[in-house]
Amino acid sequence: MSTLESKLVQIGELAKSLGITTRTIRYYEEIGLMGKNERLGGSTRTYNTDDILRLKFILKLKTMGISLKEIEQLSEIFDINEKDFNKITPKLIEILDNHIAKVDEKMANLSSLRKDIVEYRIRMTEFLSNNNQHE
Amino acid sequence: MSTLESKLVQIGELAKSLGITTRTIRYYEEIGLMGKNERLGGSTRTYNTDDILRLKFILKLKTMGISLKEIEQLSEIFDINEKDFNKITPKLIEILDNHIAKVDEKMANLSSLRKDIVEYRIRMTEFLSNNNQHE
DNA sequence: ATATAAGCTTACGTAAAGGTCAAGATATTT
DNA sequence: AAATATCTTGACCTTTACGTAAGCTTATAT
Repeated sequence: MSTLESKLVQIGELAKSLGITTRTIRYYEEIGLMGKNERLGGSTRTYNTDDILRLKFILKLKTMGISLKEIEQLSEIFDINEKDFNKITPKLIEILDNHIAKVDEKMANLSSLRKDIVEYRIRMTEFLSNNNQHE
Repeated sequence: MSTLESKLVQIGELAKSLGITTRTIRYYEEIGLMGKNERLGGSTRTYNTDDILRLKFILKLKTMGISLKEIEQLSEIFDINEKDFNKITPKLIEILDNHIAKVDEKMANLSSLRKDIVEYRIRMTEFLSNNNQHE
């Protein structure tokens, strides 16, 4: 299907162009994140534009703090339903929203903690100038 | 100093009251997060209110996504300079601000990604109804 | 007296995401 | 032909934050 005209790249070139190592790419294949692709002469991995898009997508999700396991869930849907993006995007958006919520929570905690710290410092300073008991 | 009137608790009770395991507490001691404390009869660990405050503090930082290693940096300052909270809070606030910045970045990435996804979906839908080339 | 509970240390196991090294096959350059 | 560069698989190493089991001591309950 896309085997005819799409230019194929090998693992080293691909890795370099994406700023990752070949090990990473092989690892993703190992855990089923990158579907089995064509091998040049039966041994050398080659990647077409679809493969590359998929890898870029994985990397992008990764930078968002989404774990490889979560990405795998999406990949499953990719594999089962390669052509129906209307089915994959809702799941994707669900995962993303989930993550956004988590991050929101962390943010809230962080800023609340920052407040605490400032108060803490004030109390401690007072405590030190007073000398003694707490709690 | 605080050995006289502060009520001492043992590791099991403390763990239960904080919803963690004894292993966790021993581990924190192992990596130097909880300074060596008093042992009842030379063997059984006992914790006073200071120790408990410290542990709670560690746990709070942890829920913020701050690694034990980072917390350790704070502990070092705690140990070196137990009494000067004016020295520790700046470092603490620095670490916190650092984290807040990271989280802010993730948030920005996430919402930007969410946008991308929506656009992606639109493009994919168009692509599918058109049938063919991309890139 | 004996069972149960809690504590102790030592030490190996685990998951995640690769890093690193070994040993071979191929391919290209000199 | 020999050296250099890439590719392959396989397998062990690393870090983080504990879990878990083994084997032993001490304290309380029956």
